Amino acid sequence: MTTLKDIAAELKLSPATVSRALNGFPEVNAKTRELVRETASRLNYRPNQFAQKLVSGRSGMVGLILKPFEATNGDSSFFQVMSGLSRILAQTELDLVFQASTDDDIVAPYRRMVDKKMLDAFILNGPEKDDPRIAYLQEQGIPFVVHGRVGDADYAFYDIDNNQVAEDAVNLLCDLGHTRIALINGHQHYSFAIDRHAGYQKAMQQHDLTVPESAVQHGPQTSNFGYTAALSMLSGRRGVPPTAIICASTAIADGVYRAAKDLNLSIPKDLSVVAHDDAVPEMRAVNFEPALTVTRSPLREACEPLARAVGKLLDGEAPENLQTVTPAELIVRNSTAPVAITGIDKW
Amino acid sequence: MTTLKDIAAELKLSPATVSRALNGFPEVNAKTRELVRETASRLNYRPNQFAQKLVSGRSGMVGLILKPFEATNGDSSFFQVMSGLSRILAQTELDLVFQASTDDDIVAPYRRMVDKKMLDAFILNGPEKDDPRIAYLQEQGIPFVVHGRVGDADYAFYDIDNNQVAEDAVNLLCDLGHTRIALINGHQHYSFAIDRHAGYQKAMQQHDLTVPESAVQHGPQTSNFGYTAALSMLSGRRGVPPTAIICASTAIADGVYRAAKDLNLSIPKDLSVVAHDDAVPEMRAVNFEPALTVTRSPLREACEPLARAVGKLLDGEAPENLQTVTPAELIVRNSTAPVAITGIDKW
DNA sequence: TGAGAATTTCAAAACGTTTTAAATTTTAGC
DNA sequence: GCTAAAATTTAAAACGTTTTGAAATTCTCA
Repeated sequence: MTTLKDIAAELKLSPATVSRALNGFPEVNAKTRELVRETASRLNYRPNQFAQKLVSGRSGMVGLILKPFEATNGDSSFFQVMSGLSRILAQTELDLVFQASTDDDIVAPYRRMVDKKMLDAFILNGPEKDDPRIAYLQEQGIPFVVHGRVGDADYAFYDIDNNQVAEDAVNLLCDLGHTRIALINGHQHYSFAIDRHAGYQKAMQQHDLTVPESAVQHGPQTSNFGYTAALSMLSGRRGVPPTAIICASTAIADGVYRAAKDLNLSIPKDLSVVAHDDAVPEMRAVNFEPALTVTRSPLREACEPLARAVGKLLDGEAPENLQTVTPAELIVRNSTAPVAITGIDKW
Repeated sequence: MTTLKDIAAELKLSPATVSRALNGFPEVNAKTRELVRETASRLNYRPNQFAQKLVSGRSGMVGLILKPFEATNGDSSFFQVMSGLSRILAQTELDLVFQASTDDDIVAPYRRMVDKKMLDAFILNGPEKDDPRIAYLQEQGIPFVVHGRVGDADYAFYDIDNNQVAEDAVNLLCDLGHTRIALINGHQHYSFAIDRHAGYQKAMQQHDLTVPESAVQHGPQTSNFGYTAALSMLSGRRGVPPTAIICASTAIADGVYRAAKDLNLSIPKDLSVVAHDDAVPEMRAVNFEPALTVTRSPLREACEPLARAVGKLLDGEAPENLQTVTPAELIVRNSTAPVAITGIDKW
């Protein structure tokens, strides 16, 4: 455990100069700097984090607090993002402190961390309407970045254009002649689901299509939910079935495929399917049979903007200047086709 | 940001006394202590973590470094464990620092963290034979606890009795008259898979049953792998099919069920299935149709022993005294039945 | 009442950095 | 060769705790 003083003693310099030399201050002689660097690496010097943090007042740590499993998507999306984040943050010597929140008090872990003054910033995910975590952090004046957003956000965020996602899907299906287009969406307290629902409604309206209540279902992003939701729609139990279904995720689409199979409906002949694709590895749209048409925006691409936003926030950038909305890419594959003539028209 | 000095000034005491009072040292007057506590809470005092850490030399942080997604199980097990860990560690004021390792150099993130001297201990998962991470940490003398173990481990670990798991499954099936028992296992570089394979071989031998090469397959813990593995076994393409299959996880069992269905085999009439059940929420053994017979040991139960072991390690307990092996519970449901008489006997 | 012990408090040092303000050395201009 | 300016280095203070060793206070009991 060599310290700054050891190096200073070795070279008969003051700790101040050594500190400056290592931290790249301009006012230190080039020769001295070289000498210091050399000795530091020879003595295998590593600065003491905590001494640095004590004097700088910054912790170099970012908090990521996730909701308990039951509330997450059930897919591995959070892990994708976490891994990417930790990697990118590490490049700027930031570390990721993880905590899981409990059901009862979603703000508690934030309070705990804020009280300990241990974190420079937070990264939030899955924002909800009137999210108490956001309110708390704003009130405390702690920097944070949100993955997702709610409405007209006045904080830093990275989000995909969920309105556009739904509109693109509807437009594609309409262009193929579909008029009865259903939506199997995520839980309706999530902002992404709200936005997609809004985009869907808007696009449907623009195409002069009515949307019966049975055409939209909200639920968890699982294959099973996709299956039961699709089954209830396609069986005709809840009115005239749709000719196309838009899914919130590939997992839901998987369930829709199973339901179609069980009902002897062929995709895309009898039913067109479009899903949003987060590009998580366990359920690849290209491997669907037939290959799945998607709006695609890989979750892992959120890592870099999120991490960068954290960095800029810590450098004093205003949250308002750190708001990113990314479009999704529409990839047409084989699960969508022109509507079959059935005699039954619009809803 | 009130400091210790502020409280001292307020009460006309020395910082030393205030520090002692708050940290419960015995030599401080009861009245004084009360007064100090009161003022501290009135002034909303929170000790500065980094000052404490600087002087104590301990960071109060534990590192959890996970392999990249592709190498993990694909299920949410790591998240289960992480969440539980962070919660329990928090009870003793320990925080969990997360990092994802990259493929190329699995030890790199450990080195980084050790160099930064930022962590008091590590928690490792998915140990492999001659795991370089373990070698590195032992060489550096950093405390660590492993979830799982390899062979005769000389470090702290928590593991389930994977030999027993496989033996129990084989024994059950043998008692039902099965003789052609196959194993669809996890990746063979994982210690749990090695142990289960060993237990399986041992039990088969004890029952005087031969094991053809085609009876064992190793692969990822996914439904798809279960499906293809089971299909290849049950189709007869690779020799006489088994009458029972032991699965490394419920996800694999799900694939086996699908394969059986596609081959028009009925469970348990034509095929018995036993799986190991980690009790992750997304694929519940009771919800299988028919309900799945399992050896069960909830992953989340690993959190507490792991966290406690970390605590004890930091208190100076020897790693050799912190080795826990837990048995799994055998739960017989409806996916296992006496073997049907087929005319073909042993392998 | 006073000696000695026990209890309680304190001043100062320590942890390992960074930063401020001042001091020293070097350079440049004449 | 002198002076002013520029470049480089330094001593000391600061960050907010804990700990050490000593000092002050209170108690006990003869």
